[in-house]
Amino acid sequence: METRQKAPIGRPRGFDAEEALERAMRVFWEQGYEGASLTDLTRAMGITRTSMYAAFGNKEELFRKALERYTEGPASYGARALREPTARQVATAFLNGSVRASTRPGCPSGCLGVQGSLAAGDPGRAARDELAAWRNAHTAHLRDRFRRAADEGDLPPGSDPDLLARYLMTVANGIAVQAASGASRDDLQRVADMALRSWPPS
Amino acid sequence: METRQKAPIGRPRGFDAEEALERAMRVFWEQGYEGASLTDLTRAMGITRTSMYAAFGNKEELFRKALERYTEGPASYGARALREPTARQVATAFLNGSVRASTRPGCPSGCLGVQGSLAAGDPGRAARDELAAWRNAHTAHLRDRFRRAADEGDLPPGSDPDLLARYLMTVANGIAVQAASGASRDDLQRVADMALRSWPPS
DNA sequence: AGACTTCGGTACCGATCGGTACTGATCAAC
DNA sequence: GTTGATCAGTACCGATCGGTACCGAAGTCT
Repeated sequence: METRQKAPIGRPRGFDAEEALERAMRVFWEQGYEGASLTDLTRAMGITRTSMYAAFGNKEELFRKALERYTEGPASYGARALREPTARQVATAFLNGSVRASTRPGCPSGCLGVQGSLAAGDPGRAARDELAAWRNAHTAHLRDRFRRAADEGDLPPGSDPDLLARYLMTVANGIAVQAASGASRDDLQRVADMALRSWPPS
Repeated sequence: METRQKAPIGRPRGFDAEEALERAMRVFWEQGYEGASLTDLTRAMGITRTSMYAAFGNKEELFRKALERYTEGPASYGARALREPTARQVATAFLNGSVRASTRPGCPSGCLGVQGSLAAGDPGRAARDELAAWRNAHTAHLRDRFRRAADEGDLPPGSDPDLLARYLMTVANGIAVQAASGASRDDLQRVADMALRSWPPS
């Protein structure tokens, strides 16, 4: 017999939660956690405060879910880059993806993981810490990938996977800040290319 | 005859404006423009709201003056680096200074010019734009310096001063974000050293 | 002294913050 | 058709936001 499809009792939701989350993500991306008020958010999402609280919990949880969506959407280049066959290709794909994601037409300039919250007062401290953890987790993923590359002989002996990962993340973070400062995609692609010139030879 | 020392009429100020501005700068540095409330600021400055408004105008002007102080204080390595004799030394001094300023013990991690405001809602938009202009001005100073270096034959023919300047600023911005993520001074110094490996040969 | 100006402090302004109680309408299960 | 849960929406909560009016006290000038 087929698995019983869960039949939620009561009136079904009248809006698309995914679409609403996408809109919220954009607002956080553009205005940061503290700069995005519930009025801004719900107006962009096209729903009332009540519906938002019922569907997403509160502002903090909404931000967390928006960040998840960001990770799987605009920032999915990160996970994709890790699957490239060589360390150099990982690095290239990561920085190129960072340039493209930070300068995507129709999206806010920069990276939600950076400008969502770098410094904050008391109420925004949880979001700030979560973003710092998010960035560090991505750095750790790169590091693990480069450790494997070193084991496989894909990096010269003596290479420091930790340094390589942090270097890439530093450049990507800088690219995000530069995009928020108004730098163009072409400018930043040249910067990424230059940054890769110091990559260890394969 | 000596110039008449201006003799301000009325009761003289009872606090040190420079000291108060220094304290305000720290708060903006740590919590960002939007995250720093007047209560936070005046408490740290040790003065009342009234005194703050009389001495500095309003929150926006206080921020602008704090940024000036930051430029001449913690960020003075930027102007200092421009006076180095060779392009390579400029680049090295700039990145090393960025690492040190972003990880100074007893100061907030990172750079006020970055985390002061990257994304903001309506009320913080002026501060955000001012910081973007601040970063771009520093990039322009580097670019002008490298143009001169190219003219002087201090850079290989075909070098792109604009790219070199943007590259340095990108790495410095990334270093600031990484410092705010908890990276140590040693880690970031290694990143800076690696970034300089792609610098054109002198 | 007397005039004048700014001091530090309190108490308050309207607006907005994140979050919630309550409402009548709406839809599914029985 | 009845029951009951969730819907979207309004109106409101206390707290805090940036900013200001007003105060008596304190200090420097003529």
